[in-house]
Amino acid sequence: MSSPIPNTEEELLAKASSLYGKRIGEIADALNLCVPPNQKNKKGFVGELIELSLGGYKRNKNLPLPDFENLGIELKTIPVIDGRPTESTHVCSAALKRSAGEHWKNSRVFRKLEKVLWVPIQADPRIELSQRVVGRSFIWSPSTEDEKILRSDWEEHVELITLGRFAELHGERGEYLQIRPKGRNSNSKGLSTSELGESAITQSRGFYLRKSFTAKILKYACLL
Amino acid sequence: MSSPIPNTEEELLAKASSLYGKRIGEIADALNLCVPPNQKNKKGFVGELIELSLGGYKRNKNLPLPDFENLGIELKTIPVIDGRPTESTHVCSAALKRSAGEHWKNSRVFRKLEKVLWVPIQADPRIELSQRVVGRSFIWSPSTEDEKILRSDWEEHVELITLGRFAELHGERGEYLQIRPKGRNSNSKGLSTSELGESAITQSRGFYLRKSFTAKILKYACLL
DNA sequence: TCGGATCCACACCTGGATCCCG
DNA sequence: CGGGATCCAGGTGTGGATCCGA
Repeated sequence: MSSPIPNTEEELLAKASSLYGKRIGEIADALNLCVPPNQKNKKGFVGELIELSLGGYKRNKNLPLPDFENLGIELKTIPVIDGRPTESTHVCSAALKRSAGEHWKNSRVFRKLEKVLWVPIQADPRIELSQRVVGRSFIWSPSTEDEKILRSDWEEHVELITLGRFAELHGERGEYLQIRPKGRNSNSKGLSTSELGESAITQSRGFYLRKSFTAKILKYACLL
Repeated sequence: MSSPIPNTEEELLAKASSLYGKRIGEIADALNLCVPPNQKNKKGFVGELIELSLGGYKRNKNLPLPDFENLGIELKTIPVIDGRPTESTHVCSAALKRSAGEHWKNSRVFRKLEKVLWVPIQADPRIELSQRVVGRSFIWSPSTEDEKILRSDWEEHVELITLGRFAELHGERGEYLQIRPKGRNSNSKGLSTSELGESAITQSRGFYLRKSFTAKILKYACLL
């Protein structure tokens, strides 16, 4: 049904590269999957398709571990038109229950972004989903300067969470990394705790990379 | 579909008392619910039926709050034959992820048992479920001595959890309060952490009141 | 008998993302 | 355009308990 787990970074990248130019429909056929007519009710379809195709078995679903744990690599598909991302990129959910003493280096955000396999996917809405093609994949890690800004953004968000100032958590904060609502819908609430240990019911949220940042990543990759 | 939320303890008790002598089938009819032929695949049916019937909307489902939060009262149905319970009584799940500094007075066990509305249910297996009748409900709180023993049992269990000695958590410990497996099945595992922050995968467990203890509660109530 | 095993419901949480209105 | 809203899958956790084999 799906491919074996790649054992090395080179193997994973080679597999991803072999998808270059292939259509979503072809890749789905090979796995005996049907392509939905559109992504409205199957928003995660392409991401899961590519992960299956590369041998990611979803073994680490719901765990704060990279998709390819043995390699320490996270897979991200990214919708692209003319070399530019059309959407921001979800990183992970934001834990509003504060566990004291979280640091950048062991945060979920850092662990997800430490090493990423980016797989660009054609996103032109005029093209039927099954006919869209896969672009050139590449492995990326944040530069020292990228990491500095990501960390600074992260710390700004986390501070607000720690202080229980949830109302100030909105999408306008953060240069590269923003925080936005995330959940089943706007009624999707979760239990949160402030620094004082008070409990509250708060809208669930997630961390996202801004398009402006992922655009930089894609552009740099093209120059390689 | 279901009754309004009772506003006072008296109102709640009066409602529960009005169920005295009624059959499960009658109560279910009034809520347009069907009674399953047996409880094997609907083990929680009676408990949920009575809760609905008393105006507990399940608002606090999955939260560590009493069923009737406004009154601080937890509802427990208890299967009875000849005035004696036929089963032990589930209290709450046992958190195997240790949060340091948990105390008896703010433990889930204490908060669940601080004040309980007991609703006895006829449990004779020779009588069809829909024909079984509701007994005399009563509100109970642990006596000083009860609480002393419950607390001592609780502390014994919690100490083992804190020390990560999960293998020693078995059903024979505890005079009134025992700890037993609880979950989908014996493969139902969860992440646990010891005091030292070690992680482990452990069988999920729950706290239960022994039959011998609930028998005492029922007997005392009959003398009132 | 009773300690271990099991059964259902359902909200929550995380991971996969894209949709859509002002 | 971008921040807020939404959609699916599926594991986990809690609450409601009773079943069952040695």
